[in-house]
Parts: sequence; C-alpha cells; structure tokens
Amino acid sequence: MNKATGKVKGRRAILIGGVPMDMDNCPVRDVMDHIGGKWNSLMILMLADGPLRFSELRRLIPDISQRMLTQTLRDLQRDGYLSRTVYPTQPPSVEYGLTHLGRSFLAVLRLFVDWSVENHEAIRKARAEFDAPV
Amino acid sequence: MNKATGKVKGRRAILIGGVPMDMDNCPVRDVMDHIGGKWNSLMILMLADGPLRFSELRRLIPDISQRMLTQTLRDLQRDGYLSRTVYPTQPPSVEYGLTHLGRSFLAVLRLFVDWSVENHEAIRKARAEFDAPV
DNA sequence: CTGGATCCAACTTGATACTG
DNA sequence: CAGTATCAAGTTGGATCCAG
Repeated sequence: MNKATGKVKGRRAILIGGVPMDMDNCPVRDVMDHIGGKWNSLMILMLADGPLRFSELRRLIPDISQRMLTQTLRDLQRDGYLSRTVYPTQPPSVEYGLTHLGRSFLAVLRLFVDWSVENHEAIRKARAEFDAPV
Repeated sequence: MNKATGKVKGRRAILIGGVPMDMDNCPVRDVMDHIGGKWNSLMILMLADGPLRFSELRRLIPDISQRMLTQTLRDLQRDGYLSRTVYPTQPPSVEYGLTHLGRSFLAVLRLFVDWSVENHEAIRKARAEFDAPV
C-alpha cells in the first residue's frame, strides 16, 4: 500500500472459505497495512499501562528515530488507536494514550504476542530443520 | 529484517509493561516479520479448509504472481506453518496444507480477522475525521 | 505443472539538520 | 519539547523468461 496516496494496487475479490472478500477494500489488509509497520504494535504495547509523552516514548524505545516516532504516532492517531493531548506549557508537552479502539485492539495484540512467545521455539526449530543441509 | 541473511538491524532490550524484551531476538517481531508479508496470512486462510495444490492456489488468488506464490509458500513451510507434499505424477503435482502449528496460528489469525471486520468502519471513520480539512 | 533466476520500480526506514 | 524537511540506503513485490 502507498501510505502517501492511500491507494492500493489492483486487488480483486476472492473467496475465503466460500466467503467473498473484496481485495480492493479488505478490512484485514487495511488494518494489517496500518499496524504491521515496524513500530506500530510496539507503540500500542508501550501505552498499555497509561499515556506517555513524546520524550518518554523516545527514551523508552531508544532505537526508534525521532522521525519514525512522530510518524508512527500520527498514523496510529489517524486510525483512531491513539489520542493526542497537547498541554500548553512552555515548552509544550504532548501526551499520547490509547483510545477505546486502541485498548480493544490491544486485547487482540496480546493474544498474538502470547502465541508468538509460546510458539517461537517451534518456529525456530522448524526453520533450522528446513535450512539443514540434509 | 534482511530475509537473505536473516540478520536484523541493531535492536536492544526495552521494557514492555516492566517486562524486558530483547529487541534483537524478539519472538513477536520474528513472527510478525514472517507472516506480515503481503500474502502470507491470506495463504493460511485459504488453506484453512484443507490442502490445496499450487495451481489451485494460483487460480483462487488471481492477483498473486507465480513468484510470490512460490516464495510465500516456501517461507510458510520453512517456519513450519505449512506442509508440502509432492506427488510423483507426470507432470508433478504438489499439495500444501496447514501443519499443527499452522492451525494453531489460524486461531489467532481468525481473531485478528474478526476484529478487523468489526472495527473497520470505526477506523475508516477516525481516518476521515483526521483527514478532514477542518 | 511447479518452480528458479533476473531485472527493476515502488515503498520503507534511517541519519541528519533545522524550526516554533 | 515536539516536531518537519531532505537525502541516502535497504527491502519488497511484480514482470518476465527459463527449466525439470
């Protein structure tokens, strides 16, 4: 997907378990395209326990660049996962927190996280076996 | 992530809800990197009702290129989600089906799919509101 | 039929410098 | 403090041709 234009490349309708799925406007792809980024899910997890400020997030996630932090937060806010509150202090401070939608998604995300942790070893094993020179 | 080398770029350890998470070897990112591709999840959904052959998958998913179909199937097989069975016919036919791990992941994936369908409208609405010229 | 190999355009991310 | 702008580099996915 092209995040700049919002346009997607030609997808048509296909059947999933007999249910027609419009590939040009697929909810699953739409959600996945927007939370599948490198930092998006992590951001939601970081905010699970309460709102944090821009600088706090940058400190908590040392590897993220300023640019990606800004972009990730704006994308998540745009899709309704995060709320953004500006406090008119000097200098200004901005706080980000999960919305109702964000907390709703957090539940699904946590299942995914749990599954990943539980099955990571099995995956690594399968991978090693596949890569084995035989 | 670099799929060729398997190397990841410098990620360190951060805290998620007080729990240290090794960013250089994060199970969640590892799983997400490998099933977050354009076709991977769709492939698992397509095989939910039983094994399918290469040519059947290509027919059922018209938009996928031969290259991506091959690559997606191999990636999923490598990670243990799919099994690959070759029938020594002439010409050869190959059947792909979900493994136990694949079916296990399917359950999580279905929750994600359901959530996406349920909340897609809310997301679209939030997006439109955010983009409103105001 | 089921792939492998190559080339290439688009998209994503990072580094760095600058601003209200 | 919380961003924006610009440039550089890496990855992904698609088109096409070839092979067992």
